[in-house]
Amino acid sequence: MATPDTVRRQSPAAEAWGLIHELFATYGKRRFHAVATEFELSPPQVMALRALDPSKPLPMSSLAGALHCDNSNVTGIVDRLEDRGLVERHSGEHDRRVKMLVVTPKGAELRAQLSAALEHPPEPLAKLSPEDQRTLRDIMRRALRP
Amino acid sequence: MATPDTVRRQSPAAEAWGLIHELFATYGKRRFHAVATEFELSPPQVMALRALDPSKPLPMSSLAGALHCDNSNVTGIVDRLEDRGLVERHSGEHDRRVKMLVVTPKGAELRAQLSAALEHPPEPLAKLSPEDQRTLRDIMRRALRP
DNA sequence: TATTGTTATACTCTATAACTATA
DNA sequence: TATAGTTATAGAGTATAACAATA
Repeated sequence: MATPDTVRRQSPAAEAWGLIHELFATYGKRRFHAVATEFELSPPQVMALRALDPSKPLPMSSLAGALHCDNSNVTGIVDRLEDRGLVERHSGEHDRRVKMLVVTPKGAELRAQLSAALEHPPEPLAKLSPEDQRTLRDIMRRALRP
Repeated sequence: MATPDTVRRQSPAAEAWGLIHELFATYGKRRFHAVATEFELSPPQVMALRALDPSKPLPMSSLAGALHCDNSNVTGIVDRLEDRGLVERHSGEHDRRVKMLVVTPKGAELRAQLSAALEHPPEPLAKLSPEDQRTLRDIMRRALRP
């Protein structure tokens, strides 16, 4: 990515956000793509599998919400996951229009492998001092788990 | 996104990385998409425009590297940016195989607007205490600007 | 012979709108 | 009438391979 064009004063939060963006663009995106390729999944398929909870079936529309996309997109993504035996569509019990997505045992295992592969922090974080790592974790917890 | 399936002990850096991932998936991705739509650009087109430096022409192949994709993909992305008058292809001076990408004044202005729109930190960061914001910024600087 | 960028191909993703089957 | 999911369609992104021009 190019150097910021405006080297003017930014708020600390804005600068931190920019750096997080950079970390993600440089390391997160590449790693995500590499892992998806390794398991022969497309990035949206990986996001879908990660958004599903193996212990709690989810309606198609909720998955669409989690992926920030239209219901119609989810049809194709789930089709391909179902073709590979990773998820199944079960008719809803209360409302027969709804289809609940169930992660198969095979899907749950693959999902765990994905999580393990994506969990390792990228080099810039791994090289921080243990104290910085703990502080970073604590601040991120306060931000997202207030 | 579903709750982490393995609620086991993680290293602080791994947990921080997971939280950063979550922040990005929940806020960054949506914001990015909204800004792209606002300016009638696709996400890859926004990434391309942001990867270009208005003051320093870049070869097509370098842009492909910055976007982590194949050269052949860049052809189409740049075609569409060029159709909108945001960038131009200039033949390289030293090696006539190379095409240098130049951001037009119109492209530079749009690029600045994109940056401004994407700069504002999402709510979870904005709501941190000023001290936490500074600490977060300092740690991210140490991680990425050692 | 190797490299830059383009073209060709096939597949996936995305948004929109029209459709179905339920409610 | 309204909603969940599908289908149809068009445009865009992606990887691979083959190609032209240049080195």
